[in-house]
Amino acid sequence: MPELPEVEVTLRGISKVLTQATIQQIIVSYPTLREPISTELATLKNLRVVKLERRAKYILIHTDQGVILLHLGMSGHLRVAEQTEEARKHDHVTFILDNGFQIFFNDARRFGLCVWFPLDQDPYESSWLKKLGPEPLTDAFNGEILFKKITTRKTSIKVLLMDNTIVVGVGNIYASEVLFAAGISPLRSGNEISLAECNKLATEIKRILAESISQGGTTIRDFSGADGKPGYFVQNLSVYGHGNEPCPHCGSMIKSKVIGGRNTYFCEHCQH
DNA sequence: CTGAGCTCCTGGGAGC
DNA sequence: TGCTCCCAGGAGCTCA
Repeated sequence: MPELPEVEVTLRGISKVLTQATIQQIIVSYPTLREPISTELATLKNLRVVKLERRAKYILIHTDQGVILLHLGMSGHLRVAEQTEEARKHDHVTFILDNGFQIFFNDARRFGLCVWFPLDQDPYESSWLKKLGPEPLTDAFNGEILFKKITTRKTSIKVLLMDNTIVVGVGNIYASEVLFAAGISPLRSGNEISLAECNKLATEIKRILAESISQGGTTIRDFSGADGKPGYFVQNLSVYGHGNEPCPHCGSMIKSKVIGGRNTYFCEHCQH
């Protein structure tokens, strides 16, 4: 499932067909994801796409009539196809474009989101976007900001990195990878992390997310970009999914442990 | 407010 | 080949 790089790759994929396009019609095939799919979507006609945007792991399609807010959840993906192609299992929403293409929103586990905001409603004021922390790849995020937000917290640093009120876009895979790259144990609590270590963490978050985007994201199980191609960053994962294999730095065995309810991978020798 | 744990849902892979 | 069990990239909710 997508973390920030996978969402960014998806956005770039759909922008190839959506920029300058008009969405003629939207077919809603399954009414309920995490929230019900906005039923108004099925009644709309000829939405001219004005701007495409990513905020955290959300995709916003701005049109002349309002905004479509998408979230891919754990298993969602968007697929660009010719209009002759039939919908597949779990294609819950279909966007029919005026240029011969269509986009399927497929989400087997239905943890995703597809919500309509007419022009008089601001999606940024919605509960989904309002409380989000800074974007990691912008100047709005740095080590000092991270330090301020976590220095009073007793929660483990791994869980804090995944808290999207602190910084958005870091999910379970990249939390393990970032901590490994920074040499910091996922078990330490926020109030034990120094400013210098926060600077290191912020640097590694930016570096790893940007590298992953450039390689098409990480495909573990079922992620693929809008063109159906998998991401190749999985080859660059140092620890995630490599439990009981040798650490790429020191050769000692990589540990896995459930932290914050999810499996976490780290090297006890390299991370302190 | 904080932290810990549970929950939504389906499918793929491992193990028998 | 087929069954059962466990696990999965998110994030909101409840409870102490």
